[in-house]
Amino acid sequence: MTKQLLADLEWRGLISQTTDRDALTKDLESAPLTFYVGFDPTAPSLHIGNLAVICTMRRFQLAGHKPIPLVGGSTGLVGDPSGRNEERSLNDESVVVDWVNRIKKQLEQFLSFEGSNAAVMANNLDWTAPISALTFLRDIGKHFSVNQMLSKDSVSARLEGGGISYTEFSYQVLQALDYLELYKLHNCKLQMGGSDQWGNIVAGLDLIRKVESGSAHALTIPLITKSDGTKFGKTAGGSVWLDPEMTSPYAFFQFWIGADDADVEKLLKVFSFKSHEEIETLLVSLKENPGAREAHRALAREVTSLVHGAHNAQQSESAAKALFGQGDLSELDEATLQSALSQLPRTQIKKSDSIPTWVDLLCATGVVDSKSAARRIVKEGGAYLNNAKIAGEDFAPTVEDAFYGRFLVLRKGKRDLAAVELI
RNA sequence: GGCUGGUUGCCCGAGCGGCCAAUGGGAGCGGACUGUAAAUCCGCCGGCAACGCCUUCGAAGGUUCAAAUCCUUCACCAGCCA
Repeated sequence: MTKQLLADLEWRGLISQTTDRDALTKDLESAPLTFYVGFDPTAPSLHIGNLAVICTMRRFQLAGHKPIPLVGGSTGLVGDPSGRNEERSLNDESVVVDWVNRIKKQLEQFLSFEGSNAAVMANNLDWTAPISALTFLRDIGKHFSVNQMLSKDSVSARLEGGGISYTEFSYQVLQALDYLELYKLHNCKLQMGGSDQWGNIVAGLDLIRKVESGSAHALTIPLITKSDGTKFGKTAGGSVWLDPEMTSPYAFFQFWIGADDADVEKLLKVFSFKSHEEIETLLVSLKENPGAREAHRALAREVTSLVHGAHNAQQSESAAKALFGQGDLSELDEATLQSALSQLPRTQIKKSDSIPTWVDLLCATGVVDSKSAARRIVKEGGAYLNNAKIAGEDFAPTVEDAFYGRFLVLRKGKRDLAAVELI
């Protein structure tokens, strides 16, 4: 397995750039290699944009190498200019600390912290915070040429655009310092990241060469793109987060189920840990019997399990199966219905109160932003109660409509479901 | 510091005193087709107690029967000059 690691990545389309490929291959094949990937806390949760590189880390660990997931406790305070045409607004320190902890926890579930190649969690604040400004300028800054720093894509793009603050300009130095520290501390010899990180990673290699006369590697993976050119990982509701509070396992599962056919091959290769043969089989099915959606299902099942656990994946899948299409909700037993509905956006109303109109109910579940929007749905013929189209704006369900006297299933359009529970 | 141009709905971008909740495009949403896909076509796309009412066109004031449109001040952005 170790031997074919890079070949496997290549097959999966996961290699964008590397430093000396032969040297890297040799190091990977001769012994377990310690490598690191950094994640800056720019939000309270990682999102599926981060998942590709997380999966790649996992592949390396499965192949016997030792991962260091690094959370950017310090770099998160500064802000990476890469890929941005505007200065970031600085986040409050306490907020960043909170985010660091959350992200640490998320990263932990993807890697093994046991065994000979146990992962080691790192936080760059540990070595950055103690450095004084003067030490930083004399010991670290001295190794950087401003000319070179200016030529980095992330910086030059900003010079032509809205400009860049000294703070963000310094980002690459901090990241370079991280690589140097991990090189010294853990003999870390490979840094991976998204393709936009190439410049920052290379800055680290230079620093290692200058300070330690050492050599290390860089590997970047391509940005995941969609075939239609829109951004991967965004839905109407915004980003698809890994935190189940921010994106429910059900919504997460649905995200993969709803993937464009044209993207499924790429997604399977990037996110699935199945063998090449299994993936090929799924792709054949996709081509020959697209309506069955086997590849979509396998993808959704696997990635949801990876992120939210097998149980939640199972729940999401049966919820989808129960609620979608084939349709007679009344055939579901109470327990199945209840667990399916628990995955959906929902609202509760008291049995003693009279039941509001469909419009008000939908609004209460948060599926639409305003009553006008809900009314519009009704007018356009996209409003359903228990899978049956409803008549007019004034329509209000009755207690008799509720399954087992407690559940109403609202649907907006083809696939946007919500639940109402009478309590 | 001086001059000039700009700031419009989720984004881009028209409008330059009434016919403006504001043209057009994108995104998004609903419908038809299909497979919880794509493409295509049709429709919608500020809010509400809804044939009416309310709140929007950087901010605050002002002129007017009437302002996104005119005037004043302020803030920010861009270009030119110093």
